[in-house]
Amino acid sequence: MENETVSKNFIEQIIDKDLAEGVYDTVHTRFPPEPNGYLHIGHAKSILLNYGLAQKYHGKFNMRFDDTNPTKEKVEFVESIKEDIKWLGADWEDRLYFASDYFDQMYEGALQLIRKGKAYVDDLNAEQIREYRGTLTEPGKESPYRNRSVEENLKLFQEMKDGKYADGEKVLRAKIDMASPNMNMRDPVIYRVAHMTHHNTGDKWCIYPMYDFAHPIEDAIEGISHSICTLEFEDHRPLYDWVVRELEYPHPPKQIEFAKLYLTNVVTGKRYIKKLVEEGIVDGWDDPRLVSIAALRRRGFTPESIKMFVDLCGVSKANSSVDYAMLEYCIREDLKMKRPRMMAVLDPIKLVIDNYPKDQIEYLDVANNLENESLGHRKVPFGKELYIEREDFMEVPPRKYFRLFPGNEVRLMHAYFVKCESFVKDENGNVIEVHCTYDPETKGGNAPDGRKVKGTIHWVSAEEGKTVKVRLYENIIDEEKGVYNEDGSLNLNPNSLREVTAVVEPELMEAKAYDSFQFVRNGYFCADAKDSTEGEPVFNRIVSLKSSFKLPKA
RNA sequence: UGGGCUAUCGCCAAGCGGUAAGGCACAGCACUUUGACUGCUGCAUUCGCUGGUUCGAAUCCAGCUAGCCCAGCCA
Repeated sequence: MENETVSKNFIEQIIDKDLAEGVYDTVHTRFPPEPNGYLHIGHAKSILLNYGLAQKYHGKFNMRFDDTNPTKEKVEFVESIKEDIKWLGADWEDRLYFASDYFDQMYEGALQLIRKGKAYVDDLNAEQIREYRGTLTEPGKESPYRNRSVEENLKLFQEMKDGKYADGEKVLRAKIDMASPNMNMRDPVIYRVAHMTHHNTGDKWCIYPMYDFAHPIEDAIEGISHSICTLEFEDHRPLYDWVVRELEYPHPPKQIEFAKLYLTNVVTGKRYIKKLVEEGIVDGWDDPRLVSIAALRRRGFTPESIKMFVDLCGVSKANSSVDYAMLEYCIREDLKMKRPRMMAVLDPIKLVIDNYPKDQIEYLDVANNLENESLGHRKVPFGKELYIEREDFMEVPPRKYFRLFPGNEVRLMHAYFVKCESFVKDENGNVIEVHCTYDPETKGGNAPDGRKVKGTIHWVSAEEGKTVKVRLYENIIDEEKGVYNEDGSLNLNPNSLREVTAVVEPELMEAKAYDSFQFVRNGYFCADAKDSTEGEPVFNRIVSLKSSFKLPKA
């Protein structure tokens, strides 16, 4: 029942060791996104990992925007990111920081490097720098400006800061090793000129630090112990260590890398999502078919289910792609005991109870969740005419079909036993109405004489039931054919969105945005937060229920 | 012979020299006021490959193979 992982992941093992050896006294982590887009399920792993570690070790967790490149960042992203992280439940308390708040200290750090002869102003342009850098197999060569005097570098860097140079005219570079087999160590650029208004610092600066220089400083200033990032930064670790060493931070943070979370059959690439949004294939970055945090929320996923998911996925350094079924398992698992099971008919056909009084309506007492009494009870209207699922009646039943067919008796869930007597077809031969008789003695769904029925079906009163729009979402990627076509375009699933008009219990009209329910035999649904209006909810299907009954092929 | 990293069931993932955890998925049975849920059962003689060390190797060593990352004044 419990999925507690007994063993510790590799990061916890590193932390245990650091703590035991006294390398750090406490654990201090952070989540440092650049505010250049919306968060998705992959970020959730990092957020929950960092926050979870801080909690587990009674340490601290910081929220920090890594906003060192004004060309890509926007305030609206800052707001959406904060909202998503709060929703996930990661609490940064009063520690909300911006890398841009440290620009003064970073500038000082750059000065310090220049004075130590560890950084220089380079006049080479971008293209020349690339040429001088060499290739993966050939060493680079040193810039002619590499050996300027400290004084000259100081003066030039000051002028860069003062706006004397145009974008790209000069850069500050760390003086390390142009022959290093690690490209990141071939005198990386650490400051560039960019005459641009920054969302936080406005026009105060026209030079901005590069990630490799800024990030270790941000971590060190905040007293981060373990700076957790993804695998592609492994090659940057020597540079990270170089920066904190040259700047002589007393208790330098340690960078640890883990593998990103990939999910099968979902679109995560920003350029693809952007295209889907622009072409109107999805209705925005929070379209329920996407896996942004906002989309998952809108689809009905709970923070708990996402926490469970990332916990189940584990943390390692092996690139992998987690089966989408695991995500579905988590939301089913989270919701099944804590949300009501409501009756809704997605593909209605009329059921008439011939021996039920014509204008009578009774309000049956129904448990919200048979397995969780604490969810209480509700009243559900019942009458002579009901709607049942089209698939719950068959004129000629296959073997092992337990539902309604001529002569068979089934239970209407929470109501009465009914026996199918006849049915009506339209001119095309389609069944449009099923007739039955009910046994008044079986109210509540049990027969006093002890007789059993094999099948139980759900229903909604034809008179009192309400019609609502229900959207049945599937993955936007065609699972059969894979994610991409041969030409590199996405393989879209034509059935990723189907909309049906369903008949539901009147109580469901009260559903508020993000309220989730189990629709008996039809899966888990959530009231849409964008399109629902007061008294007129629209439901999104989160995930379908597993159904082991398959009609035998003819 | 550029550097770095990774490789354990269809998918994640434990394992850290003592003889392959767990979850998802899947299959079967039982139970059931829906065939869901729940419960039980099954599911790697084998750890990318080949050698070596050892009484003993997924774990140590050597060599190979495959995949991912790096040549932004992005993060």
